Amino acid sequence: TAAQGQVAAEVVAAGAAYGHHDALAGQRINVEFISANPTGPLHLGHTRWAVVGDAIGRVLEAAGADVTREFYINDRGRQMDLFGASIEARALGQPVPEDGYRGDYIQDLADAVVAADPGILELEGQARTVAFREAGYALQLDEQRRQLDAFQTHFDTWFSERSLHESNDVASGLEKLRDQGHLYDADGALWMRTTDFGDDRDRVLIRSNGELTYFASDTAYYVDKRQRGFDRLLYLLGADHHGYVGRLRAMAACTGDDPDQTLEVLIGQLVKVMRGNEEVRLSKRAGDIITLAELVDEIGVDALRYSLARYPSDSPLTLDIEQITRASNDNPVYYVQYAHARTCRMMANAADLGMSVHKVEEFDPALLAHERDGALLRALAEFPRVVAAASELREPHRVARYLEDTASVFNKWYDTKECRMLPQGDEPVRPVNEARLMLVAATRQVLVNGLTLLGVSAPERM
RNA sequence: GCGCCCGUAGCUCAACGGAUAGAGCAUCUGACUACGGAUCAGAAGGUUUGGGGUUCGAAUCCCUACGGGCGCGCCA
Repeated sequence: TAAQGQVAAEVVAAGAAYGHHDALAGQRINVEFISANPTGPLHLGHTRWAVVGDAIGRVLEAAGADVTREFYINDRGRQMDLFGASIEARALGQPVPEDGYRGDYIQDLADAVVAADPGILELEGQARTVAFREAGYALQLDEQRRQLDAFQTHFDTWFSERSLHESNDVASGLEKLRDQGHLYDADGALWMRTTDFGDDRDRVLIRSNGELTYFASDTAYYVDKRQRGFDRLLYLLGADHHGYVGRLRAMAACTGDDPDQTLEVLIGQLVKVMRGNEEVRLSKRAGDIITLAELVDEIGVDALRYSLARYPSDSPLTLDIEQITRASNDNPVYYVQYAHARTCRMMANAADLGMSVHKVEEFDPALLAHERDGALLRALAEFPRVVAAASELREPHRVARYLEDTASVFNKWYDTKECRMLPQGDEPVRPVNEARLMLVAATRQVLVNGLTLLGVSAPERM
């Protein structure tokens, strides 16, 4: 019908905004999707959250939200000290500490630190260990930034756990909790009565030896984010941290918030990686980890991002490296990208014949009357609903599945002789050709918009 | 022991309680005088782990058994 055909013109008119809506307009949302020690390369687990968190951020923005993507740097505590001591030991040619870091990259860091500052070897005792720790920290954090940058994942805020303690955030966070009446002393430690809000047990904030727990940092971090004006805080946590959800929610309640309104924890299952029939085991101790950088090298940014984005993150996932790197058409990302490249070639061919969508003011939607025209138009009209569902449910994989369906419908349409867009041979350009050009332009726009939501590129040629 | 997640085609996975449970890969058969074949048309492949229940209707919700993953610190 003519009304259905009109969709093509609407998509082209809306352009990059097609699919966007304003359900979350005015909401300030913080998405914290990587929390990592700056003590080593980012690995497979971080890689899944990098993709999914980034895509969730984009989808929420498409819903009108004001989104801040945040990286939490766990730059405090015992792991950092072990990291420093490990680099120091390598630099001095001594055995690394019992629980220290053993990967080859530690030696590289040691070499780099000494090369940049030979005088560091003149230091002694604790001062030297701290110097190695700080120098290694700077280099490793930089490396993480570079890896994520190359992976097309960008953060608005890199938040240092240390900064919570250097400012008086922790103190003021605890003060807020004290005002709410949920703190108490017992056995020489300071506790939060999280059991008031459904947690299994109360949690320690300050240990009897005076040291602050990680949970204390997290509490202060939560209060800090709320004070920065965020209405809603999203946390992406790995399945190995699901036990943390109860205390996070209880902690939010202890600050006087309603966790149902302010806090949302998305638990992602772990990724298993296969190389053929062999599982690649993750063992940080042995230094045998799959890093983000290695995955990008081996698989490529687009294929890796897409492979991780097309599955719901609450289901376990098995990636076969051989399969997604082997034949290019084994991976749906190329199917979608190919369909997009094809629309670009068709539009270029049309331009060569003097056709252009800008010229088609006399576009007649009723000319798109073939059954395959209808199927494609229906698919394009579906896009806004898919984006809405993806943002409401925090499930960007719906966008990927939709793109595959739409690319398929487009390819079928393309293959239909009755729907041929270009005039053949010496035929003149007729209105029906330009109407179909409008349909192709609309398809291209939807594919671009969808791929953009997933952080995957839309090449014009392949 | 307690808690969370999961079990769908040979493999990897979809399916907001709603039509005959769908894709891709692998297997088999077709279409290359191609607006780009990284495509299209078709075949085959299922008791949705087993059992019970709720419902007009269940892969989806509840109970249970089995199988797999993860978590239960004054660790981070």
